[in-house]
Order: sequence, then structure tokens, then C-alpha cells
Amino acid sequence: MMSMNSKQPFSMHPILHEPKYTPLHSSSEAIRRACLPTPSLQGNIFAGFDETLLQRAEALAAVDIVAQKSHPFKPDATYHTMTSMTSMTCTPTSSSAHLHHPSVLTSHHHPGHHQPAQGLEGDLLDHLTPGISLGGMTGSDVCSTASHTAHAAHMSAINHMQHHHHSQSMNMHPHGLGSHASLGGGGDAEPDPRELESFAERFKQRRIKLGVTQADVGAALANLKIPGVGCLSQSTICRFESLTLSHNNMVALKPILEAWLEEAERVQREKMAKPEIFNGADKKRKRTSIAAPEKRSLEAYFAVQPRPSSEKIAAIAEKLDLKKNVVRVWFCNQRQKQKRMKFSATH
DNA sequence: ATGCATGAGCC
DNA sequence: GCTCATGCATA
Repeated sequence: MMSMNSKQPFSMHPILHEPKYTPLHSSSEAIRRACLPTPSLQGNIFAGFDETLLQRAEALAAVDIVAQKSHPFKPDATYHTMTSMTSMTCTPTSSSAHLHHPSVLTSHHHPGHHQPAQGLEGDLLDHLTPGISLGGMTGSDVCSTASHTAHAAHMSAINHMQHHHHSQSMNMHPHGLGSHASLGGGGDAEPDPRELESFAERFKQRRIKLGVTQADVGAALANLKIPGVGCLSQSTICRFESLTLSHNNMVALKPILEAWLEEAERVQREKMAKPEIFNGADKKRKRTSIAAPEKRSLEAYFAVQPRPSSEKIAAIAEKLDLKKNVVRVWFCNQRQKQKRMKFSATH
């Protein structure tokens, strides 16, 4: 049910692997699957294994799982256990410690679009994402359009750096709760799971307060112009907020989202301070609605004279107690409408 | 919010 | 073939 990404193997934290428990693929696989929400498959999974191996794998799984739960440094497990893990004991995502380079985020952006369901937050977004207003392609410039190739290249570079620290196989973990500066001079910081968790929570609350959707955030990231950081999908923002990303991914994303949040709130403060500046351009116009009776009158007039003179319009406006411009525009729209109707009728 | 897919780098 | 970050599509 939730975060268990079938693909994301939840790798055990290196530190948890004691030498004698050689993390064989089979065993970790077993553990992983055991955590999958598809118990029905479990039986088959080991069908070919010999009893002993199976038992051993299960035993190991139990041990490791317990270890995870209680191990204060276990990053992945932490999120869920601390938050709202329902039934799973294992974590959805990975974990081995990699160097987290912010660039890890560089998105992939397929030529896709962002969640259509989510609306854009006009003002704020416009300021944070200047491009979006331009044909709604902001994101695209930076992300979508570039799509695979370019992006892929980018990602590669990033991942490259990440993996360079043979961290995958080695055992250095990111979260040095405090003193664990595992990385020799690494500098990367304090991947304190709790901090991440609370940040994610605060992030969501503040985002909502700003009236910005997850998709908006993802798209707006590109406007931060942080080197190596493009936009992200709604999915990713959602996963960040729900802590369903890998620890490393969370760590990498945090500073970026933090930057966005600050910028967004700064812009909002600005708007509060001097709203005038933001008015003209993006102020929503009010749409007049003409009541039925008036509309009927207008239609009657239109039937007689689709192109009334200025004087005639003024007279009609006065009679119906509408603004002259409203009446004028109504006639314009009516003529257009009629044209469209004619067109669709013939074609 | 999340199941499934893709693609890069690694082994 | 595997891990991982990320996205698309959809419930």
C-alpha cells in the first residue's frame, strides 16, 4: 500500500550487515519480497530453493528487520517507522550511502506534462517560474523540452559522481547522527532522519499555505537556477513530502526544496508589502454576468440589428442598466458566436 | 497518492 | 542483471 515501490529494493544499510551475514542477493531479495505487499507470491518465490536456504533467508530477514527497526541510524526505515508506516517493516527505497550531491536531483523530464489535475498558482508561480506564463512552457524549456538526451546526460554526470564513492558496496552511511562523519572529510552533513522528517512536514504545510501544488513546486524548481537542478514531477514532490523517497534522495532534495520555499515565501512577502507591483499583469479580471431577462432583450435587439451603432448601444445599455462597454462587448461576442455557429453548421 | 516503467551507471 | 532517481498514468 503505500510507498513500497516494487522496484525499489530496499537495500539494507551497509552498517547493518555484519560480516557473517553475507548479504547475498538471494537473502536480500528474499527480505525485500517478504516486505512486498504481495504475500501471495512469497511461496513461489522460494519454490526452487532448498529448505535450508529458505529458512536461513527468512531468519536473516527477521534479524535484519529487527535491526532496522531498532537501529537509530537506519535512515530508510526511519522515515516510515517514524511517520505512518502501516504494515511494512521494510522500507521502500534504498539506502546505501552514496554521496549525495544535490545534482542528484537533476531531473529527467520527459516530454511529458505535469499533472493536469493540479492548477497553477498564478501569481506566485509566475514570479517563481517566469517561463510558465509564456505559453505555459516554462518547465519545458528547462525540463521537458530538453527531455531525455540532454537530461540523461546531465543525470549521468550526477549519478556518476554519486557512485564514485564506492559507497554502494562500502559502508559509509550518510546519516551520522551527530558524530558519524563517516565520509572521510566528506562534508556532507547531517542526514539526520528526524530533521528530514520534520522538514518534509513543514515543507508541506508551508507549501499549502502558499497555495502552491506539488506540481507547481516541481515546475518552479527550474526557476531557482540552481546549477544542475531542473524541474521535478508532482510525483517526486509528493514522495518527498510523504518521505517515500530513499534517504539519499531525500537528503539531496532537501536543500533544493528549502531554497524554493524560501524564495516563494520571500516573493509572497513582497506581494504583501507592495501589492501594486503585482497587480496589473496578473490580476484576475472579473467576469460580468448578464442576467437572463437582459440577455433576452439583447438577443432581441441583436436579431434586429447585429451591428448597432454606438448611439444605439448606449441607448440599449441605459435601458437595461448595463455598462455601455458591456453591451458593446456582448454584441461583439454574439457576432463571433454566430460566426462559429455558422461555421460548425457548414463543416 | 502510487503502480509500473525507463534509463543511467555499476558490477 | 541490479540499484536508484524519476516520471507517466491512473486510481
